[in-house]
Amino acid sequence: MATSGQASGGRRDARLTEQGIYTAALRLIDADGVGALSMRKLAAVLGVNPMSLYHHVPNKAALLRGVKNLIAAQFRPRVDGGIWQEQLYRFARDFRALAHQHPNLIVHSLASPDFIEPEDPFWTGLTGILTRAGVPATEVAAVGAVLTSLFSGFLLAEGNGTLGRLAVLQPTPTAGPATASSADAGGDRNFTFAVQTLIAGIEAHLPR
Amino acid sequence: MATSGQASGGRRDARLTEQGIYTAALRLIDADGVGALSMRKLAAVLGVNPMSLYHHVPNKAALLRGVKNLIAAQFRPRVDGGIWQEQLYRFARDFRALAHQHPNLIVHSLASPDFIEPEDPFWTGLTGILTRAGVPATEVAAVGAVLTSLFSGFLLAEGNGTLGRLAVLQPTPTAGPATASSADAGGDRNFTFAVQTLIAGIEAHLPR
DNA sequence: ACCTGAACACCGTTCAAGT
DNA sequence: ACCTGAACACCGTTCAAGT
Repeated sequence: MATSGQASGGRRDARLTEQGIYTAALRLIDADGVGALSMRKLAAVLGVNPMSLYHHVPNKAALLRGVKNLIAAQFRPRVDGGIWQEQLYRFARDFRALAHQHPNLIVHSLASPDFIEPEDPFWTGLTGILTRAGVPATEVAAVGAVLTSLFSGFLLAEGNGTLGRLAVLQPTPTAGPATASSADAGGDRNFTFAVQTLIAGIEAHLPR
Repeated sequence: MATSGQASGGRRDARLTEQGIYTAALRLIDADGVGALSMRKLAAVLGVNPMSLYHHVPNKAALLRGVKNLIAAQFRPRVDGGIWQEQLYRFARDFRALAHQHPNLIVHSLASPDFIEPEDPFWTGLTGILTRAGVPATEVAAVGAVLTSLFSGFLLAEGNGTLGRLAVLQPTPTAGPATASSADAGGDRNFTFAVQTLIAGIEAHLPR
């Protein structure tokens, strides 16, 4: 029951709704990727004329933004408890879990501008942790922006497979890549190393 | 038919060349972005029938890959001189300079799989630096993969404007974003902080 | 060997018209 | 107010035919 959006006058199924359009689009994206989403296919899934969508969504870009906001609103980071390093680790883990739930959408969103908005719980949660860590107020935004960009790169590379592909390369080209049996463990190790790197960067940047 | 000269710079002459197709495509991408590139527009620029392109390039995906390889081959990292921290900083700076030369192409490539290939000078250069830094041979690939993903995220966010937008947010919402006069200095500061973070992560990961 | 025209199966979106 | 059909201006790609 996360979203407290509007819920005003929710008709029954028959009527076309902005929310209904977004959730149907999300289902298509989860199944086949953002590239396979089209206004016409979405209309077909909803059993409606393609042009009917334009009475609820101005265009395809707005549609994608709406779907993104639908799941961005689900992110409720827990930023309390423990020292700030633990808070940041938990924060990163929560966000990564969200990315794993909808990898197609997240990979697309991370690669495009305007994914993070200043009002998002993501940004307010992150800047809060940085402030409690002791980052000077004048530098919280810059530090948060850099950390966001770095971590987005990790999630993006993890989501599109680049990370897994490169991480198993053997130093000597004679041997092939390692077996995929330890892929999950390796992925978690990569994640831990990535977050430790970000934490080390913050620590090195704190005023002494 | 006179020309037997095969200097592959098929400009507007007559003969269509794979290289000529790639460079023309790169020009279009630099001007208007990857999204504005189409086989038909590219053919129009080359003064040729759209279908003629398919005799030299199998499809659009291969076209984009060819353009990417065209500029990936230009990256010749200088990995010698100084301690490994200096080598890594120089390496990152060189790669960032390449990204600034063709931002539209790089932003698109960073977001898609297969941008980094194991034979690329990028990967061999990076793994070489990590090895000299003392990263155990069994972990060079994983560490290099994570660092690549993190740094890609930085370049991506820098290229699509997300980084600059978030970095200037003020802690108190009352004040607007800072003036853009110091944008370049801020960008360089962000870059320095990003690379320092990566270095700190490596240092923390080195065997004691 | 290289190039081309016509055609197919798609797109997003506008607009005037229906109810 | 909401929905629709027809139409416009595009796509990538196949195929048979030209030279």
